[in-house]
Amino acid sequence: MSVTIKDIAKKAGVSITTVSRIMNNKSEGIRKETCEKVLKVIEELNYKPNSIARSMITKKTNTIGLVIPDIRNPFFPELVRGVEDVANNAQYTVFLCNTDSSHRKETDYLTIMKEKNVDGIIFSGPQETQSKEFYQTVQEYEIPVVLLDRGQENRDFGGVYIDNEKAGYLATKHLLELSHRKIGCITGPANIPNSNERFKGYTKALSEFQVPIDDSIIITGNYLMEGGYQAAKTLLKEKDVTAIFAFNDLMAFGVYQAAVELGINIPNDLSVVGFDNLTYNQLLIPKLTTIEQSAYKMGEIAATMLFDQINNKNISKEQVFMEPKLIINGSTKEFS
Amino acid sequence: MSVTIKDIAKKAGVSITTVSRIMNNKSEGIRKETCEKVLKVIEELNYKPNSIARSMITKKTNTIGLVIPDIRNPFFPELVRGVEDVANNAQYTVFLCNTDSSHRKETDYLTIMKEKNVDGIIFSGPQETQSKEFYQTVQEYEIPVVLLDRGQENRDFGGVYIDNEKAGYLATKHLLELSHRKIGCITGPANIPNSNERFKGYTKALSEFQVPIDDSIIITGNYLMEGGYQAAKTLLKEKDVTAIFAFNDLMAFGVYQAAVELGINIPNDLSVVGFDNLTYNQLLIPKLTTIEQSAYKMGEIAATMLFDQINNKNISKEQVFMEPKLIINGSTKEFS
DNA sequence: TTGTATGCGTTATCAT
DNA sequence: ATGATAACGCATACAA
Repeated sequence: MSVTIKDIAKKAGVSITTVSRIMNNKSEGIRKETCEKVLKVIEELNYKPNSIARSMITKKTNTIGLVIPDIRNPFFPELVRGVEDVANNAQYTVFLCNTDSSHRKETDYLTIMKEKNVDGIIFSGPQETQSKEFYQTVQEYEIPVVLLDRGQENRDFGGVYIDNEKAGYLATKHLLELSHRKIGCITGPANIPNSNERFKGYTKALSEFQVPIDDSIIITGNYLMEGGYQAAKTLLKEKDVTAIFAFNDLMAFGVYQAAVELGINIPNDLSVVGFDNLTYNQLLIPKLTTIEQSAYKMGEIAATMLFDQINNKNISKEQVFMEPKLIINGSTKEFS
Repeated sequence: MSVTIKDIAKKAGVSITTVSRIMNNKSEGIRKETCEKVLKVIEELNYKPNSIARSMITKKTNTIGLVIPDIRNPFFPELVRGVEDVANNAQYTVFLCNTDSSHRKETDYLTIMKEKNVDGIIFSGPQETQSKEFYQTVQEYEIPVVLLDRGQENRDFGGVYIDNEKAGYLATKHLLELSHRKIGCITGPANIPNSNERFKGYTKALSEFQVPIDDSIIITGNYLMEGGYQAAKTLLKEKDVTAIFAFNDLMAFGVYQAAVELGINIPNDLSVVGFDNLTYNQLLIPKLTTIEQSAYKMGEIAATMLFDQINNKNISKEQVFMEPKLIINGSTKEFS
């Protein structure tokens, strides 16, 4: 059996109130001797307060939920770490919840977070089609929520995103300025809003350069390496694109593999632009031209926003859009 | 204010005991009508039981702590996911704790896990030098613990590891069989047991082939890409090794970068063996010969062992050693 | 400066 | 088949 506040009180010969006060640094009106005596007993018995019992009274658990699609997607570890560092600093602990973007898992975890009385939730990923139900549930639960990276189409919650449309625009424009005109596009899964936004940027840039949009070189991807590989094979074998814009680095990595396999040289025969600027980009030869998203920073900002809501009890709907940055590396080259 | 069991009881016109019974599927001795009536109210009010209050009584939180060095190290996402999948299946939620292998953070998180009354802890990383204190604390806390990937030198706890010595042996032997004799070695940080074990395997293989151990081509690394890069620069510029065994893939990736920079061709001028078989291995040209650790599976096994301890209240000290597997790819070649 | 008593939302024990 | 009540470990209003 664990040692409780009662044990301390008894052994120190004081009331539990006194012990409680000392534990919570409310020792103002307490005699020095008493304080020392109690502290000594606490030390001796190595007493750790039961935060569960404390939560029952205070209605605070010092715990937040972090709900993401999949930690194995290399975009998320950085983001998670940014959240955790801020949380840890604020004396909070983080529940990690992987949903695989499954509606069931998202809902399940939401319920669990409610039941576990987390003080707030950072959520990355609710699908557009399921948004209404999601938002209804969250609001009913009355838990502060900050959306992260995905969910920008919903203005009912605070969130941190990058400006996906602008990012898509910058990437495409870069290729256009290098005289590419047949620019293949490997998008994210259908109906993923951030993919849609990136696609808007793609079409906007094409329009500006008066390049007609060719549906046959636009392929719906899945944000996975394998998906990029498959899409690239189609684009490179059946269509003769001179450039490919993949909506994330993982798929761009797949493009590299397809290129190697087909004996196509990057960047001489094919220019490639990715999205994320993952660390592993450094492994590629040539390095990938890509859009930088500072995932760690996004995590930090989201967590900071959440704690602001928690501490000040103000439900904020502020939406922060990070400025995307084009990182030009060796995978893009003037078309001639 | 959230809706509680009292609200349900009142609205349904029954006692809270009845509601509780129904919530916990102890509805054996309850009339069908009553049951339906209560269920309906629960549905109507969207009642979710407060698991905090429940934990106070049951002494179970259905929560485990997962303590790792850093989720950004690409070895860990797989491992974390393995743990989470098993946990989620068993109706458990996971606290993710990054320690950066810092003694202070490890201790802090241990205390926090105790305070939060987790039902068990999966711990990856306690430093050898700090083990005694760690193990004392854990045992005092009386929380089931399973060690994961790091900590194999301690037989007081159950754990899941790979057979690091054998792995080191296999990797080195492979190079020796390819006629390499000047085999540089980039280890993990000093005093990290798994690195020491791998090193044992390295020396064992060398001995078997009667190759003397040359301290000048053994460099202490840090398990990071940058560290591998620096070490490789030294090895390649000042010593003329024909092969390098890096104690993890991340450092091997650094070796690739150094080689590119120095105009050294892999595998023609230099053979490289890594350790981990990270997914990103596929991006390298040539692909890296390496040791496979199935991190996901290790996570699964560790979690399963932990739940076994939790459910059966048997403190097991079983140590599972996964069989390492040498994956031969294009980065190693016969020396001539 | 310190202590008593109440209550947080459940489950469990014992009645009825 | 159902209910009243104690208990879990703590924080807090109020008392002394």
